[in-house]
Amino acid sequence: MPTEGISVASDSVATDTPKRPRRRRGSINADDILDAAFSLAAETSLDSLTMPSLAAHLKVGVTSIYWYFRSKEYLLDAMTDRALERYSIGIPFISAASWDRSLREHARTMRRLFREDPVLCDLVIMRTTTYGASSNQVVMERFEAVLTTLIEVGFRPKDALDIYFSLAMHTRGLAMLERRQDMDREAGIQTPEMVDRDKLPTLTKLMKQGHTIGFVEEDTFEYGLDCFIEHAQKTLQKTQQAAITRRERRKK
Amino acid sequence: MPTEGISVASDSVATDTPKRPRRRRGSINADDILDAAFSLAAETSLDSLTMPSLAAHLKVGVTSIYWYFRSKEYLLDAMTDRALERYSIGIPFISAASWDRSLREHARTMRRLFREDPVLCDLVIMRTTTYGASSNQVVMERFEAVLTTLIEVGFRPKDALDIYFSLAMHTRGLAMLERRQDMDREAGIQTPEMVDRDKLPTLTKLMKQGHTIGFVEEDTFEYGLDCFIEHAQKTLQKTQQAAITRRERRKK
DNA sequence: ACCTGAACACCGTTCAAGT
DNA sequence: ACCTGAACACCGTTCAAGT
Repeated sequence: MPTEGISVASDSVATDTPKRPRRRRGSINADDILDAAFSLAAETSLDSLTMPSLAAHLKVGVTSIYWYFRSKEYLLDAMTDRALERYSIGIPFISAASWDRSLREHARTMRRLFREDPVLCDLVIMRTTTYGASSNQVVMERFEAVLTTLIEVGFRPKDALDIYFSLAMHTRGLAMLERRQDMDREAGIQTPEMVDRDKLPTLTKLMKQGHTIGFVEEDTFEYGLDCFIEHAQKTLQKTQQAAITRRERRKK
Repeated sequence: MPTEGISVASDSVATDTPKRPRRRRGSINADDILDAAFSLAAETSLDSLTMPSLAAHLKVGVTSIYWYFRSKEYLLDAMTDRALERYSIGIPFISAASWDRSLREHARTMRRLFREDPVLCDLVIMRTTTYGASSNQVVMERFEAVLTTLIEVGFRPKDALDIYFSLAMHTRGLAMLERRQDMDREAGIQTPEMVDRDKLPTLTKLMKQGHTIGFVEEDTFEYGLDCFIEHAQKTLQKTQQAAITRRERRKK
């Protein structure tokens, strides 16, 4: 009496589909699923992460995932949350002593982390609306720390908010653009030819000089940083000057 | 001999599906399809524009669309092209006399057009990589005109590129964020509560003062414009000063 | 409590026709 | 030359079971 015969319908005939055995209870959990989702997305891309492919990667029935995440959206939310947290931790704090230099370094690190990890990029940039409106405690605490330092340096709260928001958006916007470019390049799409070069003398000339029209150049990121940081420095000077004037007027 | 009986299988029984009659040849064309696609997307959203829904809107068989656009991607490309062209035309040129003021107005119009038209926003921001790398002649000519004017004003070509690129990205990045916020709001998602307010004293205080942490405020856009335009003004001064110095040195 | 396959609605696309 | 339905592969999700 062969006990192997218990299984449902895999009879004597050559089973072309190897018929994965049923997993025992507790053999998967939410964290395993997230791990698998990240590793699979890293292998291919976030776009090609589907519930069936994830299930196959995990060697689980597709529907099993639904016991841990009620929909794909919830799964992606959980992935975003994890990605956002690890990303935040990797970004340095601001020092009050040299706020401008360290704010620059802060932004550069943000940029580097995005560029290094396409999945992070897709999750954070394509899915989250804003930098600060996260329900993630770690992200908020980092944000809080930066703002507090800037205010401590002497910025008015509103200015600190504007500065940080602009910087973050510049970084994210650029990362998004570069991510798209990479994707296009992978897909084999090349720069479209200009239809009528005769009408575009300036652009044609610039391209001959080696400029990649419409594409992100290496120093574009730093250019934006310059704009924001220099403006911030000027704002700080004004604010401090105003404070001094106010104090002196009170003396009299 | 009833000639009506020719049709395939719509017999005597109450046809619950009204069985749209076959369209005659030449009754649709690429432009009609694009019109319908835009009107349908405007009614709902670009995301919910599917080939079946578009066909129904046009009262055509789904596969008929494929005679004019070989895939949905090609259809979206055509839509993007049209949207981009109309959008470009709506944006004012730069005047050399008051380049800073008109560059500001230029960016403000870009922003307004995006905000007014969610479909344009989704097509242009979510689908195109960069501002200048378009194969669209009109878009390129506008870009050319702005650059030419800035160079005429006295900017070095590279500076003109950086300025315009930064400005465009700021505008697009903000438009994207605001678009997402609107979508979230429509979907009934509210600002997530901060998990542990005790650890976020600065943020809590700012929120009490009416700041919407992490969300775009009305003047954020103008703040970025200030940064970029002021930086540009300074750059121009330096460039012109350098040119004067060079000329005077040559005199001696 | 956890895992599963069958089944459903829906989408993009192909193909072999009809007119 | 243009329009069409049947059919396919694939996806996200539900449900009624299995263990």
